[in-house]
Amino acid sequence: MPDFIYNNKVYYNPVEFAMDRIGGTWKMPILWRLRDRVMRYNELKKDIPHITHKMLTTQLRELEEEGFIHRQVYAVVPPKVEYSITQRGKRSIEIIEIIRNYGLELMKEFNIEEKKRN
Amino acid sequence: MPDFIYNNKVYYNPVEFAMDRIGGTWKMPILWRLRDRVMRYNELKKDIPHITHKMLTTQLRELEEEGFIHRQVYAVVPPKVEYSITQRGKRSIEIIEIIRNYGLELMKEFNIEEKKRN
DNA sequence: CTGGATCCGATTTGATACTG
DNA sequence: CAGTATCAAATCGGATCCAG
Repeated sequence: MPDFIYNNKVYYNPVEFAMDRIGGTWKMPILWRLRDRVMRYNELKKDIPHITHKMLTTQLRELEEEGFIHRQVYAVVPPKVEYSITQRGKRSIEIIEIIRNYGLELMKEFNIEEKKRN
Repeated sequence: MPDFIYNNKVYYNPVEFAMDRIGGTWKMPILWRLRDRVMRYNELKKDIPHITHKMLTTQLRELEEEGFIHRQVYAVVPPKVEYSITQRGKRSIEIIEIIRNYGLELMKEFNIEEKKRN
């Protein structure tokens, strides 16, 4: 007896629905970077460590389709595409900040040592 | 945000770390149900729709190992095992409530009807 | 520069059988 | 009652190639 369906997927509770919208490995890092500025595809690509081409494009597509970010295409050669955050996306930032701070809190409890990048 | 490692897995940010601790499809529903009462394995199994035996056991194991819940075994026949929330788990409930409310908010925006369960 | 499409291995999950 | 073990199915993600 499902709770509700969205996009051909069955959800059992609101938490699951929220996390499918802004969860996963990459959506929050993307939204976080767009929180106060407009960025082009390659800027995001360079700024988010380890994300692959495929994951960045698919995640951007989903975030756009669900109204968290806006995609502005400029008819120039070579192509120029700018991504910016929407009102809905800004609201999600509040939640992301809370989760992020909680993550930092947990990291302390777990005595996580940071590993330096090369 | 530098990378770090926990349990042989590389993390790129605190959000990802937090969601690996209490995220996924089932951990929040489990924690949520234990927020104000002690429950036995079969109680949880019956109360969480669609969760499989395997997923419930593995998720309970992980939550226990990471200190979010406590597992109390009684040496009786047939076996009796009670799960309860810990201090760390209680803290997570605050975060879960925020995400849950945000989920409800999003559901309204997406015109999804909430059913009476959960 | 941006991004779609495809192949394919890795990871996750479900179904089922078995146990003290 | 509360698990473990095992195998197969489904899903996910990375690498690669093609295109306007």
